[in-house]
Amino acid sequence: MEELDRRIVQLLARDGRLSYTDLGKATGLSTSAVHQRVRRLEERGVLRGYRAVVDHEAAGMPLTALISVTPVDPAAPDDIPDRLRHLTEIDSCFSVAGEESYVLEVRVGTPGDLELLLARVRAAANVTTRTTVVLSTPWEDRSPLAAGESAD
Amino acid sequence: MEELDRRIVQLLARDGRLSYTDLGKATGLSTSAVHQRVRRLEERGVLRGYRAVVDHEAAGMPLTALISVTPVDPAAPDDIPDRLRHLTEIDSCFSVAGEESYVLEVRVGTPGDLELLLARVRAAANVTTRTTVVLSTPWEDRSPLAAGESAD
DNA sequence: CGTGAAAGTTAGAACTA
DNA sequence: TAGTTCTAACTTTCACG
Repeated sequence: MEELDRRIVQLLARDGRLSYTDLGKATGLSTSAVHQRVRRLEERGVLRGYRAVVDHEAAGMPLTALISVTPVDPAAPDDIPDRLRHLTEIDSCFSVAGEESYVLEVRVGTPGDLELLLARVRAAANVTTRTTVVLSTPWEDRSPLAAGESAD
Repeated sequence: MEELDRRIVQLLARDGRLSYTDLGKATGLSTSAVHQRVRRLEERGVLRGYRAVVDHEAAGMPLTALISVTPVDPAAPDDIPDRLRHLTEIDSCFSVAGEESYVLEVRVGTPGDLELLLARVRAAANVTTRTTVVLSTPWEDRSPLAAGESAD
């Protein structure tokens, strides 16, 4: 990926609503040159979409937790993600190397909701859980491509 | 938060580039009524911004890991997030309840980059680390407000 | 990659319930 | 306070050089 593309991706990661006009000014390209590059980045799958960043507290989901998940029956076929996908409180699902099989990042309203969610996770996927409650989030979802130098 | 606002937030969380015209069609409001509500949601901090979703693999940062962090000196004042903020590979930083003090979600290019990053984390914050490598990500960053109904 | 024009979108003023 | 319509300015999109 070129330097210019990297810069465009970085700018859009920080502000997904930047107009092509502004992106052009920031990169020194014309509006349609930027437009073309953005379309190519979208087609290539580098830019996978655009999202509003929601404040979970303001939106009534103030409690975040990380749930580590271990299958009860290690011999059973592992379709755990499929069994959990309908639980909309699960923000992210990571398959991990380590003692446990998966780590879930979940968002709920109250401790009571968390308790209910844990029960549903265990029932849906036949797993045991180990839960780490998040007390505060100094920061989150920072631009992943933040640097253009140290990656490779 | 009202039902209409919830719907708007949900739609924008899924597609942050929806036009007010389309949001209006989806909610049954006029363009400028939606516009007004979105501005209010932005002012109230419910909508904190807009981001492009970057494919980390395509962007050259294919390795994700979760790093649990414990201070070496529990008596020292805890300014760990401040000491780590400059490390751009750290996507999110959670302060957690449990054996460890923080969990970091990081994104790097190679195992070698991860090794380097761990050294920098330990040096910058005077901490020990326990690292869990992410093997795959069945899904990530799903709309947090996903339901307006089934949460409780 | 740039230009320019048509179609579509945003922002805000004036007005209404 | 929350909504509508109207309109000017801006943005996106696309054919062409």
